[in-house]
Amino acid sequence: MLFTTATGYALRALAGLPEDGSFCLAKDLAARLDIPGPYLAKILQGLVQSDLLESVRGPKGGFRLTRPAHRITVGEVVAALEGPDSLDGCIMGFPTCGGDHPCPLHEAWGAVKAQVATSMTQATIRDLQLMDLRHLKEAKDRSGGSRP
Amino acid sequence: MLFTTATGYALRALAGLPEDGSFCLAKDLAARLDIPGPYLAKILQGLVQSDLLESVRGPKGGFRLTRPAHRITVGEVVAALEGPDSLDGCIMGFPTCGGDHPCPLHEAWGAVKAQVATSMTQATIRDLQLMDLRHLKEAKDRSGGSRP
DNA sequence: TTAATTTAGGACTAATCTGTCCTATTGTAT
DNA sequence: ATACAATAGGACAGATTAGTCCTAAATTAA
Ligand code: SF4
Ligand code: SF4
Repeated sequence: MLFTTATGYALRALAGLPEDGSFCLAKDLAARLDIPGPYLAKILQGLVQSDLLESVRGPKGGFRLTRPAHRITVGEVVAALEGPDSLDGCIMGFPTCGGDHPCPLHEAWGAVKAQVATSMTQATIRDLQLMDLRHLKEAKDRSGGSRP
Repeated sequence: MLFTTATGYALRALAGLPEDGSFCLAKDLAARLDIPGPYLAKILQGLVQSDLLESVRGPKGGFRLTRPAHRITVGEVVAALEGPDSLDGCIMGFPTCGGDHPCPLHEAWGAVKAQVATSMTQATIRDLQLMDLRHLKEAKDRSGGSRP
């Protein structure tokens, strides 16, 4: 997979939050998305630090997006979870890439990198919302909707 | 990074082996490439299992490529280290991707995936050899060539 | 045959990632 | 005020990855 599980959880969570500005409980979100509750809570707290979410404590509290979903790019979320430089350096992990003497693969991998970066900055959470609902619906249909 | 460190080590090691069919000691290779020796040895042994390397024990032994470097693709190495399906499934880690209702990002990510796969099958160890020598030379020049 | 050298293989440790749990702190409702 | 509900935060446990170490087996050289 291209991202870590935590990043995937974050993307799913952001896509799963309501767009109407209402607050959503971490545990509800976790149950709905089938993500380990406490782990998701930690990830959401991190997203608050990254200013992608805001939270209030206590009853009626929860999390909500700080911006509309179509204004949050996948790249921002990835950067928040995996650092802003997760695509920097040699895509194959080689050390000390010399920009002056790139290997024959550098250009091809650079193109891959650029395409990933472009996709990440163009794709928004809004795009994922559509997918997420469909996926969840399918999973629900398959399982009968009850999970002990 | 797109691959694991072990995969990166494997690629570096394969690129660092001589092309003339002579055997190379694991520890020499490790020293030359600045990779932890025992760890590299394990990785090389795994590559023997995957039929990318052959080995002989004892003095005058070591490892060598089973095929010329230009006949070993990066994809083969990645498959040997990370499994043949490392690019399957949702590139963002979402579960239960329905092929019937792909999300708006599916096509873009699929293109990324395809480009990665294509690059991996077209790029060979031979391509990496050129790079590796240059990188090593640069590193050597910078450090003065002595490492205690 | 004996000794030295090197891979093979497994057990072990260290670090990171994933996930859980407990306690504070903050907010709401009574 | 009090009780309750939720996030904040840190300590903790498990799994996977990264890396080390030791012993056995194979090969060469003497
Ligand atoms: S030149 Fe080769 S080794 Fe260096 S970053 Fe580019 S692809 Fe990687
Ligand atoms: S449809 Fe969306 S969620 Fe499913 S695999 Fe494609 S990109 Fe991932």
